[in-house]
Amino acid sequence: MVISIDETAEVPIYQQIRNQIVLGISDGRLKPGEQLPTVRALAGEIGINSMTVNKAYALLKQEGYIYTDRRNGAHVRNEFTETKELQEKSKIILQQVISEAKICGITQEEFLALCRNMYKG
Amino acid sequence: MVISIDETAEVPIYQQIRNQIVLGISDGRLKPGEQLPTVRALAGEIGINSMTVNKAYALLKQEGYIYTDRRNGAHVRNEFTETKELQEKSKIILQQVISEAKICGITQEEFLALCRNMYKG
Amino acid sequence: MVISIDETAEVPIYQQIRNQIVLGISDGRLKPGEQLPTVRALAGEIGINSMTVNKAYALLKQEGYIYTDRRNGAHVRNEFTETKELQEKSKIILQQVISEAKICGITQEEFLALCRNMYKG
Amino acid sequence: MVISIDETAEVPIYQQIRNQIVLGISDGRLKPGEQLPTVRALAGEIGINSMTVNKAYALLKQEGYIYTDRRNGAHVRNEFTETKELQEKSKIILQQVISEAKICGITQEEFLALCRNMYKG
DNA sequence: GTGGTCTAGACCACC
DNA sequence: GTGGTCTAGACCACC
Repeated sequence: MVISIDETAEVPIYQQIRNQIVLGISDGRLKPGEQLPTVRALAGEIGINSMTVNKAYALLKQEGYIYTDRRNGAHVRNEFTETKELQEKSKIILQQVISEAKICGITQEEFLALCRNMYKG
Repeated sequence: MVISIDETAEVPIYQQIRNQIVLGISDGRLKPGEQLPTVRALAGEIGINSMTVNKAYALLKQEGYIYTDRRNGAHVRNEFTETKELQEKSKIILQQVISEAKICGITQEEFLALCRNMYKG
Repeated sequence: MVISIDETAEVPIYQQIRNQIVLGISDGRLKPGEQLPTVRALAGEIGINSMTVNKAYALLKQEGYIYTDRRNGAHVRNEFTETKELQEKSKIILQQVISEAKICGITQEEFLALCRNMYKG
Repeated sequence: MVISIDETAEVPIYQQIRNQIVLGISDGRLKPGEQLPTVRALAGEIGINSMTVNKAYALLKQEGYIYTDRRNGAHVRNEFTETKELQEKSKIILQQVISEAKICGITQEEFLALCRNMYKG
């Protein structure tokens, strides 16, 4: 899976890496148990410092998306605990996006269609 | 409309102000054309630096939610151009929320139900 | 509150800092809402790199013991959510300590007395 | 006694082996004088490098839980010197667990009840 | 070879 | 002035 960084974005690089890996897991480009590139390999590939990749992996690990060990590197988790509940933070973000959608004239049905589209991807 | 700030949140204060005003516009607590408090008044009310409020208003203006003129202060826009299109940034955020929803076992229908709920609010 | 680091210990420095601050909170040397030293100040005082203190604070923040913001520095949380439940990790550690206690001939009552003593402190 | 390793845990494998053997001794699954599997046998059974098992055994020997001789392999100690005193390291760990318990609202009596329960096991 | 820790030093966003 | 991010580079524990 290719990870591309937007150097100009306000989102920190380690967060961008985290986000893209979560996306990869959710859409199946990253399989359960699959090995991620090593910290150094990914850092080299993207052209950034390995501490930054380290931080991204530490975050993903803490959130339960991956596990790491010193023998075998980083791997996508095999089974995800189905909390069936969005994090509070994510709910607030979603409400915020919806408020913007409403203001720019997107109807509920149009918004749901957009979500359906994204759910497939 | 009361603006409440969470000092402990990671979201910058100017962003919190911006978010709450957008929410207020979308749910009708702020009417088209309605005058917003002056920068100084709002800063005093919240108990923060007025530069921070200034930054929030500048952002809202740049995003087209409000307009300002030197005599009459800041007002909610009268008519919103129905772009019918989310900002690129918001689409990315939405995709991110959806990816997390999928991973934690929320089905498409459950997610849509959540959105419908938020659309009403 | 004085933080003292054991350079020879196997426990990472950032973890030692975290541990001592949690101890300080639990025994009342650090009051709710109290300001912690700034990252740079603590780093200078201990004689270590500020990134290490940063990491300790980030961990404490993530665990909910403190909050940080760029205006006012780091503060002890005002109210702790009373989960009334040890983390799974801590339970395993406790079971391990108890197994060692049993082997070296410490009776249940002696162990409980030790715990009572530590609870007061 | 079956030794099970959690590859995803942060605790090093040699430490996990050491911990489980100490647990086994304390709850009687491993009898005084009982022979432990050979390094090679255990390594093969678990599916790890025998250097790792070696390290675990060396640690257990150094802590006085087992003894080894070249002909007969590793054995659980016959009689444990009742030091009646926890290792300094374990005391610190216990104090740490207690501090976390206090912060999350567990009362002294609740904590003692938990310990009593673990002492039986 | 792997991730984890730490340093010395820089720059940035927020306020 | 504050914490947060990032770099370049080193060394360490684990396996």
